[in-house]
Amino acid sequence: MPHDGAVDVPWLDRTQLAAWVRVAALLEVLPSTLDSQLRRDADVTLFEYFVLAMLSEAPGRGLRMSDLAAQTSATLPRLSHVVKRMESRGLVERRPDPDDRRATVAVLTDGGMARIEQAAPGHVRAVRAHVVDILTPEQLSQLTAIADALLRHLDTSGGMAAMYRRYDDDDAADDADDPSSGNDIRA
Amino acid sequence: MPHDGAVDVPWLDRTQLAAWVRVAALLEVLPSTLDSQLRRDADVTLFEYFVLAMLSEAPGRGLRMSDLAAQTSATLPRLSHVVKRMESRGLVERRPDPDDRRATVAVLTDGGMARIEQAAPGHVRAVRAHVVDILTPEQLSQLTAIADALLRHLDTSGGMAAMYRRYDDDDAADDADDPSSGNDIRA
DNA sequence: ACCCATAAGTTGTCTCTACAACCATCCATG
DNA sequence: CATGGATGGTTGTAGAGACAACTTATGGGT
Repeated sequence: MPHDGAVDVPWLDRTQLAAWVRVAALLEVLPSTLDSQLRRDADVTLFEYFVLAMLSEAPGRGLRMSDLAAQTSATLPRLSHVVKRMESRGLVERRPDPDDRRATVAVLTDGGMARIEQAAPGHVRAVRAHVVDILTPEQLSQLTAIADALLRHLDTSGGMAAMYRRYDDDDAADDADDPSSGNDIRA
Repeated sequence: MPHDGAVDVPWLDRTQLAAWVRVAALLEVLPSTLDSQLRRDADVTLFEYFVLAMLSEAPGRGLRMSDLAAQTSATLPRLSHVVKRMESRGLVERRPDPDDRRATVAVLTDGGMARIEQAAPGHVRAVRAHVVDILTPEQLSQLTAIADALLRHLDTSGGMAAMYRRYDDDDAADDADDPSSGNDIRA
């Protein structure tokens, strides 16, 4: 534990506990549900799907590893391993960045593009079936606000904020502490 | 699906996409955040914490594997592996169920009890810091309702439905949105 | 009493993730 | 124009999850 000793711990009350228990269960169940759907239908994991999705929308179908990591909420080591596997399956290519020889650019191949186009309908259907269509429009917008608040707080280091913020309706989002100036907000 | 027998391309509109992208990011970030906090502080994963929590509140500090699996939203194979590892670390014990010789009862050891008591304060602090205290009370109750709706749907449509069929002493097969459900984390 | 379908767990294997150590490059400064 | 610190990525390894195959036990039907 970080610090302090026998200080009174702020326990959760019933209401808070009810919320947390459900959220925790959801964190456990939802990813694996979507994961296995994608795996069966298109032989990609949910995370790989996001990698494909981000690349498919990037200019030139390519992104530097660190930008891609930020947009997919992943650590760089994890992304590196994943991209390597995806490369061996012909979904992406890695090439050195001419501008910065430390950097690597991951580029979507035609096969990768075909794969996400094949995977998308089923995935969207699953997201609808398990999430979007279950909630009322009002609940959906509540959920957006809630997730947004949580993410903003978790993102002390910033960076991945750009990923979801570009999917905003009209710009309802302006975060002053966004240091990701090197990122792309074009779209 | 809901209405409009459109089997074609049920794409998400901007609002829905905004919600889903945030939820997906949250699904990626929150578990690993809480996981690594628990690991550093008490050398248990989030999932193991839940196992300990469920057992610590069970009568006799023990539960059958399938009941434990249901309460932790896990599959039986996964739970079996986890419990085996936890047993090797002295946190739980496994003993055959005298009533049903197919069944195994996982029982919390004194060491396991000590471990969760050691882990709880830091974990609760983390849950507060990253989730509960970030949201308004109103948002928290909205979140409860939302998660509840999603879980109810996932449970009945998911593959683990079979595993929930068996509730012996506690027929809460349908505990709906009752916030005072018997599901407690140690808190 | 005997089958056979089903339930409860376990195990094996392969994939994926986390963490830390590591190498290479860039760049600001003297 | 060397050099120390930061930045961008990769890799090794060990731990954790997914899935399928398997074992043992239960229970209902005939």
